[in-house]
Amino acid sequence: MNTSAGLPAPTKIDGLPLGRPHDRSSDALILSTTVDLLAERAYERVTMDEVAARTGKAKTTLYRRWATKDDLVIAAIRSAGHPPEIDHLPDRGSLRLDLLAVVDSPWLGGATRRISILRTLISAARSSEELADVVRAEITEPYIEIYRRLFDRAIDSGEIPRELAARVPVLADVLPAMSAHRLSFSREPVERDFFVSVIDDVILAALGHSPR
Amino acid sequence: MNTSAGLPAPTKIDGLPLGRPHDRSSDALILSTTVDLLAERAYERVTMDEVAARTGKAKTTLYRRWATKDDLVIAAIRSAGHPPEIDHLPDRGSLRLDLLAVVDSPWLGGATRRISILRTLISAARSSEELADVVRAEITEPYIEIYRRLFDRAIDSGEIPRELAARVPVLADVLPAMSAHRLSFSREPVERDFFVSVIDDVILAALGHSPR
DNA sequence: ACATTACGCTACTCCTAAGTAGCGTAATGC
DNA sequence: GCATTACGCTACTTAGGAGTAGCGTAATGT
Repeated sequence: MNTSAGLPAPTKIDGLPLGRPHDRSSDALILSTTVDLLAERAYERVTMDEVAARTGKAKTTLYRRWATKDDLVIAAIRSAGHPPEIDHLPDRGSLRLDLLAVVDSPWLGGATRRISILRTLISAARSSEELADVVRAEITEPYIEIYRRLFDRAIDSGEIPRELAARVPVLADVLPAMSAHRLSFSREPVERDFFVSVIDDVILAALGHSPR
Repeated sequence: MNTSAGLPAPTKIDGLPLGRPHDRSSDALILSTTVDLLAERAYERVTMDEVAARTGKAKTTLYRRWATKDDLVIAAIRSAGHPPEIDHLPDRGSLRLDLLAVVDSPWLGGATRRISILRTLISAARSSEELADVVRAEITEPYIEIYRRLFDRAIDSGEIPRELAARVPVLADVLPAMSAHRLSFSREPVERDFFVSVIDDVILAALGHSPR
């Protein structure tokens, strides 16, 4: 029966695995479907069964790749990458237009969907430290960084007086915070007017721009 | 056996109910314990069993008064009343001090606890329309109203130029929104410096006050 | 004392959703 | 064809938490 001395059966040849290959393309489908659900529902109602049903995959297949629901969600967040603006800072000629460009970014399906996702993740983050860290690192921090850099640039270009630099750190939080809060209290999509008003009446106003 | 024609047995005399009276004092205990839990945990983890255990009451007793968990939570919210500032608008001599007075209000245990509760309710509101309405009516709207009135008063007194009145509606949302968002991303209590910075660097700045 | 109502307790039922077991089948490389 | 790995399917187990049933006991008014 060769119980003790036999060499292990070869499972690879030349370092390449044998047998049917892992279907990487379906990973992308699963992850993006997960993001869809995060945009639609509260976290507790995003179920593995639903992900399986929508993707046409078997639930067991999901668990073969991600050990838990949290793991799947974390992978889904990571798969979305960073906001593209962090690599290509918008430069529309004025701080106001740059801020609007960030708001109007199509990343994650546009402002409304993006904020819906963020909202779901924020409340889920309360029950999972790890998830909280990922959300912070992948979404929140990048956005703060983007806004911070836009403000800094506007200071360097003289569009904003340098004495107001102390206000930048708080102001970098204003848009995400107000958007998320707004969405929490109305079913309807957040209208663009709202973003414009936050930019004009809060952010730019606090940076010394004259009344619109 | 008197099955058909008997009068119903009297359950009241002179309109007063018979028997052991409903223990109203324990209602208050149950409701405040519920609020405690809302301040500590995410909504899904606030359980009827825990409320029962903490109050020393039986779970069946809870269900004799409130039909569902949502009902209990709604009653708990209502039992907290309104922010006291809506009846006695602070008047500390400047808009800045008035805003700080609202932030420093001991209502619901002070700023940190109050925001914790709000945070729990905001995410719970996503799954229950009724709860969302109650939170809006009992907490969110009153606060917006308070801030709006403070701003209006500052305009009337000349502390703030009347041309900036258009900014008031958005600004009335800034403190609650930023506080909730801040709490979502840090375990630690929100430091008072944060509130001060929001007031000075965002709100007052947007209302034309000179750099601090 | 007696009827009446409130409360506590134990032990349920019910449901939902996470996560698993086992087997049959499909796709690949040799 | 053969070994090997991936996938789908059905059917489970588990776990937690909402909500209930039934009974015994405590508190009240008459």
